[in-house]
Amino acid sequence: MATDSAARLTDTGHRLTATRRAVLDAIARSPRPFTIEELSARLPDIGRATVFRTVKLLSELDLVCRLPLEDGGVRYQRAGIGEHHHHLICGGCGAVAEFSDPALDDAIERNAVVAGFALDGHSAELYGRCASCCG
Amino acid sequence: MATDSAARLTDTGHRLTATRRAVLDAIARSPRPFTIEELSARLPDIGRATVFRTVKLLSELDLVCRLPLEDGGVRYQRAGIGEHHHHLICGGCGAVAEFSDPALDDAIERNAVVAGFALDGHSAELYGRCASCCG
DNA sequence: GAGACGGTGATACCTAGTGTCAAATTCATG
DNA sequence: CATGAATTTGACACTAGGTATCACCGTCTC
Repeated sequence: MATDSAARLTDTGHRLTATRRAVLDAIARSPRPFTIEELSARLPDIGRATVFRTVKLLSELDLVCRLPLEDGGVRYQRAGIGEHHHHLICGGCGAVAEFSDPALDDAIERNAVVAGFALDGHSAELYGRCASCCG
Repeated sequence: MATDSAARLTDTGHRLTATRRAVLDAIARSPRPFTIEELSARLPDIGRATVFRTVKLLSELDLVCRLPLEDGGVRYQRAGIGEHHHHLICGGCGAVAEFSDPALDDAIERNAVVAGFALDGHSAELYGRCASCCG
């Protein structure tokens, strides 16, 4: 990821600094969704505010996804699918599956139309137990 | 609402105190989705923690809906539809439309099945502009 | 290499919400 | 109506997640 993400950053007019490289790297090494505090702890030389800023930037560039959890917490994960997608979040192990489904997006769009809304975005998170957690 | 909600509270084994009545009343008078701070400001004799606790209780009883906004903020609104539903939130005036759609819920369920997840909940908020805000 | 601009760290602050605990209220019972 | 156990409340401290400010530093362009 580091390489693609680096390109994505510079392509969008952002600078590829040593700090951002380090954050990108730490994210690439995260096997599971992480919190900012966890990420920050692994990057002791980088300020907390900078970690927040960098993750926010990466999520605006769709390189990282923000995952609102069922309990109100928030985790982040590097994006697998580049385009628009949704998440299935396992309450057992914290695993996250990404999926995209035109039928789901259509249903959402249809409801907006019925209500006379011009849709400009939506969020949809699914909470449950993954195959290995519900055995 | 105050009457039904009062019944709902006692039916579920909670006490109907003067404080809760006051909160219920203030909510009933809210023409638009409100924040806890706003509600709390209108109830100067009731502690902030109590307002949080009461609204949380009401939302567990499906009397109030929690609305996560696009910008990360949160508002609450008294629930119109009693059952499971979703929200369309207008970014212009803050109006909220409720809807429920089996097709949307089916699409969600289907994706969970495909991914091998046992679904136990989901959230879906739609953001856009209502008819009067988008002209 | 100079200057402009973007990026960074420290710090303070903010919003939303929870934990604790003693005091007050409520409800069921006598 | 009095009593007492259980629930509720308020005050307060605290947490998580995130933003604003601002002086300083690094990077890019010329």
